[in-house]
Amino acid sequence: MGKSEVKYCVDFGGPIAVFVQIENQVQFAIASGKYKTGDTLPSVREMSSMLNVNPNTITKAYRDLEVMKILYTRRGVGVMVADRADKICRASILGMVKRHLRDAVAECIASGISAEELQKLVAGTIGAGCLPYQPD
Amino acid sequence: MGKSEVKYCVDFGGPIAVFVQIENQVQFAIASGKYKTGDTLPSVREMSSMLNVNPNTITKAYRDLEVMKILYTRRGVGVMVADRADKICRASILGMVKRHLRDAVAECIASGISAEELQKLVAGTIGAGCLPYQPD
Amino acid sequence: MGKSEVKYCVDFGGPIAVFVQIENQVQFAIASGKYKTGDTLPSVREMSSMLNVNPNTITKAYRDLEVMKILYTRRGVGVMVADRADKICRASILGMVKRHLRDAVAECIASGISAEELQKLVAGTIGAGCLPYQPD
Amino acid sequence: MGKSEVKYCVDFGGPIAVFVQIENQVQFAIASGKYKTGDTLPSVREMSSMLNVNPNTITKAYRDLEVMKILYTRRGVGVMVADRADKICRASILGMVKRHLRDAVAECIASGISAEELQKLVAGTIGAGCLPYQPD
DNA sequence: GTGGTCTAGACCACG
DNA sequence: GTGGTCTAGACCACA
Repeated sequence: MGKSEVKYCVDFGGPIAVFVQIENQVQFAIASGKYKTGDTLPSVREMSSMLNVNPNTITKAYRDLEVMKILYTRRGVGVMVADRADKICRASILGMVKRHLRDAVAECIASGISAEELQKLVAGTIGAGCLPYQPD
Repeated sequence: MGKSEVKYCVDFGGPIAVFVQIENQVQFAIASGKYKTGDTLPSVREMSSMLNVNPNTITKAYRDLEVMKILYTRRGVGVMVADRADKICRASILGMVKRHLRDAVAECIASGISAEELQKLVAGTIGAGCLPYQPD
Repeated sequence: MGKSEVKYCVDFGGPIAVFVQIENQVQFAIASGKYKTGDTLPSVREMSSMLNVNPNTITKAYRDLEVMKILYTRRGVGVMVADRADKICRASILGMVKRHLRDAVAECIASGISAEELQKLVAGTIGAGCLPYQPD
Repeated sequence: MGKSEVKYCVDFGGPIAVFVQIENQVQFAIASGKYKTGDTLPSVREMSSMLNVNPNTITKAYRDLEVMKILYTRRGVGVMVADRADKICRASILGMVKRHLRDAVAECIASGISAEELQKLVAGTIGAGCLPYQPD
């Protein structure tokens, strides 16, 4: 059936660059096993028209992930998931996510939020829904 | 003694725009009571030479804060702290900081970090040193 | 008894320069007969402390009105109302006021307000309270 | 034919700041339907060279309109007309224009112009030519 | 190509 | 002295 079960979406106008959003979503998809080593990603033009995004933006995202050894390109064939990409993605995501958490906590402390308050805020947030993408 | 007890500093080359850093520091200073309603901020030129930043950059920061009703300008006189600026600043800072925390926690959850692990990460971060500025 | 029955006020933060507001109020006062030829105006420092305005600003206003032959200065005595000042003021005010009316009407027309609508707006405004100063 | 049917012009040296003139003209263009929601405005550089105005000046005008929710920016793409911008513009223009009219009428009354005289003045002004820009 | 940021320096009105 | 405006030109991230 269909080409890919992975759903992509971008938030134009948000503070996060579109190419970063795409990179993160691809990484999340690989980390969670939606793509396996050797799988083919949506072609640049496919992804481009799907998301209404400039092809150059997709190219940039794929290129970045190639540099990170997460993807590789076979000319005339497409962009595929590299060997051990899942490990790389998990590590990359974990690093990013922990860094964001650390920064956010530091901000809270600097703003005068007490440790107890902070723990409550965190606990309160855990229940809410979360989108599988976002940031650097 | 000196003109102002508030200390400003900027990180050139960092990912955060200089004018944003200044806006945040002013907001923190007001939120923490270092400036009161009616106080005059360092003049554009004064701040400019203090931080080795172009006057236009200071002007931009001051204007943004004026739009947020935190500062107001008296022509030929200077820039002063508006009424209720402290409340606005506190709300602004708190909103930003909580939003960042929420996003970071959401990312962690989406990345498969467990609630216990998360709490440990937060607790471990609280001990680290934090600079009293730099958000968004 | 007191020195002057004329009430002055300034709107800092408004779009109209303080010295212009003072000039207009003096002109209105003279045009309406509150000051007669030969009357002494509040001294610069008196006016300055009354309005919490920089003395230079008062000086500038008086100087402008002197150029317009509305006031004249007697060194060591004060600033007094010149001969025929009332006529000059009435003409000056009338000119200014008509110019403003013309501009405002032109704007309305340019904004697509119909002639009937405009006449209604004008009629509706006539009832409201008006402050005896403002402009240019 | 050309890229845009909207004609822009600026009066250097006039009392109205160039960036304000541009803001007003854009607002008039949107209010009159010359731009629709989603339309792209002339790029900063395009507008800049069209009007012989510094790019920074255009940027300032566009940013102000962005704050007013009339425009929004897509990085690397351009500046476009926001949703409901037409309503905002019409309200903004109408408010400004009515305020000016109200102030002008108030001045007239305060200057001793009678209601009949005032109506005659207004009627007499309606005939004159008006440029479709220039407020505040 | 787009806009975002920053610098350097000018001139102005205002106080 | 203050801020407001504008110019000229640079470098950057993004699409």
